[in-house]
Amino acid sequence: MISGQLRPDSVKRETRRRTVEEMNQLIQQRREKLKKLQEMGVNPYPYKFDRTHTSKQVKEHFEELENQEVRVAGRIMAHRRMGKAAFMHIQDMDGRIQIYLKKDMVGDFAWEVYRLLDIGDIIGVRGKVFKTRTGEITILVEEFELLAKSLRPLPIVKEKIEDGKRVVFDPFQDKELRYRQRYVDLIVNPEVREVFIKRSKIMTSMRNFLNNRGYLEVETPILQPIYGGASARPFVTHHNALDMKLYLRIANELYLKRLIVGGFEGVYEFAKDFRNEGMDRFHNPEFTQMELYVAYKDYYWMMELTETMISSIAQEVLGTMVITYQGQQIDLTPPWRRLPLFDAIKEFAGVDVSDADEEMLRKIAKDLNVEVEDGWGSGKIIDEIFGEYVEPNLVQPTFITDYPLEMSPLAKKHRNNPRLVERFEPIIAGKEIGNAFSELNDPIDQRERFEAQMELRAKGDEEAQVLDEDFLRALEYGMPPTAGLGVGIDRLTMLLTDQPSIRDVLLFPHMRPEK
RNA sequence: GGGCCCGUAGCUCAGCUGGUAGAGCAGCGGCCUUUUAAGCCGUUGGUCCCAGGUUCGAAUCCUGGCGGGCUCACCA
Repeated sequence: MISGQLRPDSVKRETRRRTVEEMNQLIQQRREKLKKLQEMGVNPYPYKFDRTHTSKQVKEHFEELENQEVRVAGRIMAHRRMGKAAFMHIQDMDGRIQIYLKKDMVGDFAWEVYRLLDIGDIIGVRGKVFKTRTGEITILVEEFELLAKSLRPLPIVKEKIEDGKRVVFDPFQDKELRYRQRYVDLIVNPEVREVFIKRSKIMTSMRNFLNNRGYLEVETPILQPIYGGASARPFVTHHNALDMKLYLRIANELYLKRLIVGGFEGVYEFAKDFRNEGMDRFHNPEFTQMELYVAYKDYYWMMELTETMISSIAQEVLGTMVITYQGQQIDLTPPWRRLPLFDAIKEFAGVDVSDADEEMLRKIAKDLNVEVEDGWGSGKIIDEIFGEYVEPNLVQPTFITDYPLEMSPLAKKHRNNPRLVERFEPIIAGKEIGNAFSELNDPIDQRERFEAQMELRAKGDEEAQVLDEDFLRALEYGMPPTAGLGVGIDRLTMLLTDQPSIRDVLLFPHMRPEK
């Protein structure tokens, strides 16, 4: 027999947690009610309920539905008992509707069942639609059915409507609880639900935009033997059957470009990517990117597509191209400003770095009070100056273009300047929301770039990219000129829903394990 | 990882110049058949995040941990 000492801590903790919870009075009471209901012959978890309308439909079609019978289902969110009658609000996906229950209407047995209901229970009701004396559209219940007994108390939120606006009292706002128990957050905070409905609409809108242009949605590996397509550290896992190391993708770029080699002329993927790095307001270990590759196009063309796509998504989802993000008004109407990186630094930092070598750059950085590390190359230093002086100032949508070569091993050299690449990042509200280039399709150049990255890696840069021999082989077969784009879906959603943190646009943001 | 702040009832919070816990809402019991943050009367409920320490005595002070928020650094 396994001794107590060998039991995993998690099991012990779980046992203890349950014991503590079972002592919780509120849960105990609900379990008692559940038992009573079962003893009365009520199935607290029946199989289905046929509803005729949602709460919203009843309210919107009141004229036709007045005195008509409807069947509506939802979660009890408010309860006011008045002797032998009661008002409740039940909530469904569309909102809330009031129901009115009278003992003499439903009968003694149903009234006993009603007395065992709690806020949080899910019920279905049948009854006629009417308006109360105070003018609220309400269902006079003739019959109701318990659809799911709730055993845990909700963080109850009281609210009233004042001047047409919803005023909430003591809202459920503990961020940790809200993120850990998003289901509760969603029940109790309707504005949270709105954010995620918008997120879905944003993605649908983008997908339609791309499909309408004839691009093919594809799926590429998440488990990759060689990770590539971005500069970042990966999560590592192990495949047992093949006894090999696998990485969770940090990007899908190299796979999508293989598909361009294969003859698809426009491919895209909404990709969950994984990066083994710190977390903050703008970063979650797993995040979503839409990557798009289109053959025979360059980055100028991609800029137009980007501004058209983002602005039309805003128009479609929000009904306007002028948005407010954290108090700043932002106009997404195309065309967006195009600003080469060096010009931007000249404009905001007042220095010309276009001809500076690494040594000069270090001096410039020092003069600008930008901290740089010893191992950094000139591209990295420029990026740092940019991040410090320029980026926060770019509130209105701006394409920053033409990055230093060594920062972008997968981008094609600039047609007018071999030290630069044809790359742009759309920046809105001081944050990058994407990244794009004229894709490098010269296999020999690409090999050299990979080799340069491998040298950086050898020098200790853990984020330097890894040489992918199969990708090179693909390029050697020939890839047409191609424009590529990646858009951070989470950040775009933050922007379009005016949320300050990435965690507010992820249903289940990454958290440390509970206790 | 650094800095600042926070962790008390199911929820929102008070108590924190040390004397072992309180409010509102929710819950429970009672009155109330068009109320709506319903109301009125009564009432239950707490390993005060955890572990050490100081002290006659710790929710309160100290140390360490755990969890969270904001922020800086790195990145999308």
